[in-house]
Amino acid sequence: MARTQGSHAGTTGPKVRDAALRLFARHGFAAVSMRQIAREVGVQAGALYLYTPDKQTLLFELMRDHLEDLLAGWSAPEGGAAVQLEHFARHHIAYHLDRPDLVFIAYMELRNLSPENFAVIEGLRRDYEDRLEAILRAGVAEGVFDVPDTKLATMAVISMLTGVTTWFRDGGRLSRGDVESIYWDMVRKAVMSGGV
Amino acid sequence: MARTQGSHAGTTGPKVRDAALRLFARHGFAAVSMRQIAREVGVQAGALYLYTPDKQTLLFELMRDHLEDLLAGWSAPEGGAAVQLEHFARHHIAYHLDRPDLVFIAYMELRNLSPENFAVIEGLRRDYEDRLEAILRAGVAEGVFDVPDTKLATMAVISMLTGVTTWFRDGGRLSRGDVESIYWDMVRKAVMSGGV
DNA sequence: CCTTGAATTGAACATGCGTTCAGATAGGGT
DNA sequence: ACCCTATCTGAACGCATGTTCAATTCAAGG
Repeated sequence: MARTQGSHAGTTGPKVRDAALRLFARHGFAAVSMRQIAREVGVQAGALYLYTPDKQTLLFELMRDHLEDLLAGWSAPEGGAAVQLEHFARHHIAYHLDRPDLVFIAYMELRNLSPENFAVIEGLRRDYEDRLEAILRAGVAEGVFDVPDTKLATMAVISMLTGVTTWFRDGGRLSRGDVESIYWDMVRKAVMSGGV
Repeated sequence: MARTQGSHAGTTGPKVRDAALRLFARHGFAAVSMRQIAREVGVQAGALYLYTPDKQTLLFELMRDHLEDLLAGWSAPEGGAAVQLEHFARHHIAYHLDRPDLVFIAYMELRNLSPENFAVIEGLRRDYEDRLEAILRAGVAEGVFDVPDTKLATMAVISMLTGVTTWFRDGGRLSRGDVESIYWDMVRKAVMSGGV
């Protein structure tokens, strides 16, 4: 106890990121001070600068790592466009429900990034959207999807799926599996050919 | 010219709201100072307090008026659930595309509201969601909609429609009318019975 | 022309901000 | 047993914050 200095703890770095993530998600990047983050970690504000060059980089790295994880966590399975779309939709929901705070700040704090950092994050986001659009285009070419504009459909599907984080809470009426299935069903009907 | 004081202009009030709206949308509530708003209006910071009791109320009133407008601007037309849903979807998109800044802050700045103000805004938002859910429930009762959970479908539809503000820009490939029609088509197919 | 009072200024208040850095501390390697 | 060095403290820097208020300005009414 009371080991306040000189400790080679090695755990402070992750704790700084965790605290920053939680506080940024709860109060917003601009509303959180370095002193608040430090208090949460149990350290003085100056010590944070051993783990990040500045506050902005703390935000940027959270967002970048999140999007790189999202991209790394999904790859197109074998099969037709319909199979790929189902896989994409279910993975998107599962991933987002597992990381509500990261998803939240990645969508909310874009405007607090420097122009250079914004460009990086925007590029990663576009990569992700492009994957979905490629599936939709393939489905149109196969004749199984009927969407007049794949870019619009991409944005519509992503908005709908991401929106799940705004209302879903574990322990409610529906399980994660239920939610995945129902969302996938709506996506499927919305883009499939031969509908009502 | 150079009429700097004592003027009974009567236009400063709206200018304060306009400047606050624009700046909050661009940089976020917490990142905008009263002095920045004042500079935009062409006035000293102290003068703002003739038009708002504090910064928080400035945000709250923007959000409240926005949601009250949204609620006042739509009422269910005569007809079945399908007709009502189309009307709702088109109105939602048109309204949101007309007021991107207000929509943006109403979704992004909820966490910067005091608990009392948050409760008011949350109530208005729920009123709006309830209208859509009522349509979906009516459609299920009529047998024209097939959704396993009306609350989930409500959130999914609202997320999808609201997402249009994140990418649509006037003068692009698609007109507002195009976008309304394509979104409505996706919503229709997603909730209608007898689909693929 | 003078008075009135709404509109606005400009300075002040206490507090907090991000960031830097010299100095203190103590665990691990020798 | 000792030193090295990664780790952390605590104070300081200059500047910005939201808000208040006495003093000032000037259009309008009598």
